[in-house]
Amino acid sequence: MSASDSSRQRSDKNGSERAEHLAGLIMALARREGMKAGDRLIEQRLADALDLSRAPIRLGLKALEAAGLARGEPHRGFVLAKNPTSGAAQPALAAVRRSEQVYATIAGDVLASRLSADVTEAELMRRYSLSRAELQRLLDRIAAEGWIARLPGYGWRFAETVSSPEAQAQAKAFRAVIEPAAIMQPGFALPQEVIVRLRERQQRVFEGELDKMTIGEIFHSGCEFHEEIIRGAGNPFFLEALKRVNSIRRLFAYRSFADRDGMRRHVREHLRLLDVLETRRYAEAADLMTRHLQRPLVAGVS
Amino acid sequence: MSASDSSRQRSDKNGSERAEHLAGLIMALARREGMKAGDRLIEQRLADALDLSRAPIRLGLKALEAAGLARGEPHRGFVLAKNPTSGAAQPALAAVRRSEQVYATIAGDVLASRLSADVTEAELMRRYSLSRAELQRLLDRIAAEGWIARLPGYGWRFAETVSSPEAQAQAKAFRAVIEPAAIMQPGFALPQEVIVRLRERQQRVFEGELDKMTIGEIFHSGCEFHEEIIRGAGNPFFLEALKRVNSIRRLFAYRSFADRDGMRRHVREHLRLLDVLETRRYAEAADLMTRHLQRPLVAGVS
DNA sequence: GATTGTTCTTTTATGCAACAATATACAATC
DNA sequence: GATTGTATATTGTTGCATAAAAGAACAATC
Repeated sequence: MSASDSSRQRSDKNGSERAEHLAGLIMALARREGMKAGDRLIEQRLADALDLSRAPIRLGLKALEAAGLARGEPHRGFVLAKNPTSGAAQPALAAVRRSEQVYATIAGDVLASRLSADVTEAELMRRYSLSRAELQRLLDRIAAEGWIARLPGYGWRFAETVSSPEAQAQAKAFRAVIEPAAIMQPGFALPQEVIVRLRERQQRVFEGELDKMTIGEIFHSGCEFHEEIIRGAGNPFFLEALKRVNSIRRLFAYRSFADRDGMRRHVREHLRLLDVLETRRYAEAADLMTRHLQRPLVAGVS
Repeated sequence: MSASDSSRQRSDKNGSERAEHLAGLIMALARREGMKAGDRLIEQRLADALDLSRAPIRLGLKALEAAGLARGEPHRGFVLAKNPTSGAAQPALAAVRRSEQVYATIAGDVLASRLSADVTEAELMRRYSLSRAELQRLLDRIAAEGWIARLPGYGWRFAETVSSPEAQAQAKAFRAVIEPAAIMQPGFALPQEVIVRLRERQQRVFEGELDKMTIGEIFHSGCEFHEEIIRGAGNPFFLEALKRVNSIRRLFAYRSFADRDGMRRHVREHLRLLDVLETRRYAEAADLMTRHLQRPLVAGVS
């Protein structure tokens, strides 16, 4: 605990951690957009899509090149070198940010009750070897996700939402209320192109990608699906509520094991739901959604 | 904009602002607990109730004494000097915290679209004459309430939730879904003492206090009522979702005018709802709640 | 005409030291 | 035995200087 170990976070081995992170964002975007090897990576477009300016995008692109995932030539920009695949298959960008690891560790500690409900910042800094600034970012993020809150005096308190063992069932019950209800909202509508995109994506997953995906990715994909649908209600309160539930469910997801068969059935239900939505039979869709959500928990993934 | 105006926030006239704030918290607690003039104010008990330690409580008590709302004698602690009434009737504690004012100003500016959706911290610091630290606290709070979020790079973005004119109707639609559904949850139950407390409170409001309350207080009381009820579902996701909606509705509430008659009818409905809940006729209660929430907007207060 | 390369400005993060607020423990008093 | 008074330790905040990241404007290139 000497004062000398405080310049921990700078100068991580070779390349900047940030650049790799940015590279990851770009690849994730490319995958979402269904880009293929050979497609151009246009700086401004990426910047707009990621709500950043070109400067950080360039860093990311250079990191991608270093990782062999993109090729660049002077004055001609960058081009995807490989089809973007799931992160599991892209060890080149392995640099998981330190804060991510700590985040996961904390989540685990809370879930396992290795951490008391009330904690002080100093305690966390010591326990996880974080600088104050790092910790604060982390706490802000966790607070935004809703599973920790500042106490009036010193310290923070974890929400019972996370620590309680019933949380999973409660999340399910809540979703079973809001998701069908969202579909039944008067103005509900899902643009055709959204339906097409979602169907493509689910089909890809169904036809093989599933086995190559990590639990985290499978979970993420499921969340996205449901969030896109609830967005159709045009009411941000529904969407936001679902997002919050999902950000907490994600904590549990890390701990569940994948039941690939159950998952396959699950994805099939997604596809069926899309069919019904496409023909605007919303009552039927809501009903389907209700049953979809009431199915025995498939490894925590929906 | 010289460098010399930077020690703005310290040394606010006479007494510490914080102490007055604490005093306010204590009075609010006393009111919630239904304390009367002459009741003892026990430090440790207050500290526990407010999630603080005795040190800040003492500050608050001394401020209360200075304001003439409590009397203290050495080694004998403090005693309530007056029946706690609504804040409007307690000009002695008028000290509105500066951050509160700025908060309200920002809220107003966002609602009136005087502020663009994307802003940088520096911009806000200049515009509202805040130090970085002050601003950050504020942003954290607003972020926790869910109407602003960090952009990946520099700056923040206000949620469309707030700026859109339909937000009020959307909030209503969302509540109309979750509140009745919460009552219909399998394990729903409202402890008798909660019902009693809520009824007392609503009755007090109904029988006169209403006219002495500020809009903010009326709104707050309404939120508390609904939150206590949704809590009965025993599912924190319902409660949390409602709290978030309410924290955004509060922004609108500042701008609506009170329709005391409509409000009286509103409170009568609350009382009726309590009666039905008491006899555990939950289906009926849920139905009542649905209609309660669908009533033409009563000055934005429910 | 769109995109990339480069430069310059603005904005934010970080670590530190002094300071303020809160928590805790124990003695004093009722 | 409970509560208050007081001292001390712990924890968090603030402002500042410096460093880093991001944004914006414009020239160069395709």
